[in-house]
Amino acid sequence: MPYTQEHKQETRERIVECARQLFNRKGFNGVSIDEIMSEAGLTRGGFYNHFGAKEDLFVEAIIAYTKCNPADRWEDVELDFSNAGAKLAQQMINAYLSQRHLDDLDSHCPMIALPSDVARSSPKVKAAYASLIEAMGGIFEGAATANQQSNPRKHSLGLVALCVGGMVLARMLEDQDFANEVREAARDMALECAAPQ
Amino acid sequence: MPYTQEHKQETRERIVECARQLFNRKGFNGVSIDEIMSEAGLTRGGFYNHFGAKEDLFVEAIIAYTKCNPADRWEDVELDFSNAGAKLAQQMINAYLSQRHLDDLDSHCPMIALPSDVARSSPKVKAAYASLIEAMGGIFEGAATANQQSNPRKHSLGLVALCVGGMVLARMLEDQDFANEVREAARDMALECAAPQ
DNA sequence: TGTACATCAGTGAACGCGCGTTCACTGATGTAC
DNA sequence: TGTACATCAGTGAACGCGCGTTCACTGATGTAC
Repeated sequence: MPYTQEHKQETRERIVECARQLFNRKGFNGVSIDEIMSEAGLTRGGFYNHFGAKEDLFVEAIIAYTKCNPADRWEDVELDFSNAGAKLAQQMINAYLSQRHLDDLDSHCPMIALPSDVARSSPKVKAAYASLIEAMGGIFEGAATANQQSNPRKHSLGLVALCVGGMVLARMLEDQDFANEVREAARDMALECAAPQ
Repeated sequence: MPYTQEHKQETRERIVECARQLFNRKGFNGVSIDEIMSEAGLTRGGFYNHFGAKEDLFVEAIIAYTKCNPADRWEDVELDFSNAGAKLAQQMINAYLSQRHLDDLDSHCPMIALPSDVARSSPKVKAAYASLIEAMGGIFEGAATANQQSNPRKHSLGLVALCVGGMVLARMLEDQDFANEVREAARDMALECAAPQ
């Protein structure tokens, strides 16, 4: 057996990681397989040793994002999971709707980067996104429960919508001042909604 | 002068209208010029009598949406513009975050249909979107002012983010029940935020 | 009123490019002896 | 330890298709006489 299993696995992971960043930055159609493979230090042809089709890689790239711990995503924001109450929700909101997160084109949440790509994609891709929503909602839901919200799940999904919506709009805007205004408006409304009753 | 000015103008408008619907449904890359022209009862080649490039048409299509009266968009919802207070905001929220609006793939708000297409598009396209946000925010702002919100503009932009976010997420989801759950969560949170103090 | 003409909206074939995918081949590496 | 071999990750040329764009041409229509 030439080349170890690990070797192949590492290469595959490198491709997925490059793809994740490039898709995030440029969208599904905006990136070619050539580009992804070059970025990973490989050539076009080898792609199909690892994946069946471009869309398979798209699914993997989103799943790769889903898998990493939320705390890894916004490094300098200390999410305190020991605190299941309003504090955690606030930290999450501040991190998600931060300037830093907005500017991090390579690694910001794919719900911000790829909303319409996903809306028109395969069920597999959509399923990966659904679990992203669930994951983010889960964090808010824990906080809302501790907070004695009357309907924690509903409340948490509303917050997810507000966070994602604020960032999606901000990314659309050319005018940075307007973008930040929208981002901060969404952030402050979310903080208000998440505040203890 | 063969063919009247009106003739050309009508043809042009027909192309824009077909394009608006098709882009909304399938995204910028998902629609070919061929497809748009066929839909308008014409052939490929004539396109460049009317537009310089595909992206020019994209801009026009978004502007076409911007121009039409909000009341036209959600026909059976009676937006009452004589009432500048909380009632109007509530009507708007109920209409925007309605099942009907979500299902109207041809004509629902392009902020829902095309978020990432626009985020990676030209400044002209982005400018058209910015005015959509301003327009929608303006309606909420009037309501918030009448409502004596402390910061009407900020409050209104938060509501826009929540409305758009709820619909963007709902459109991503395969599972209709989950989609509706998210849509309703966003709607109810928006209604609560927009309620008189 | 009728006819010749000029204009230009519309046609459809063709071009060229990018890109997803395929495929025959290469060569680095682990294994067997 | 050294050598022949087998495997398969990786290479890069080629294919085929779709699509944006161009262009020479057509023919419907308004105008001039």
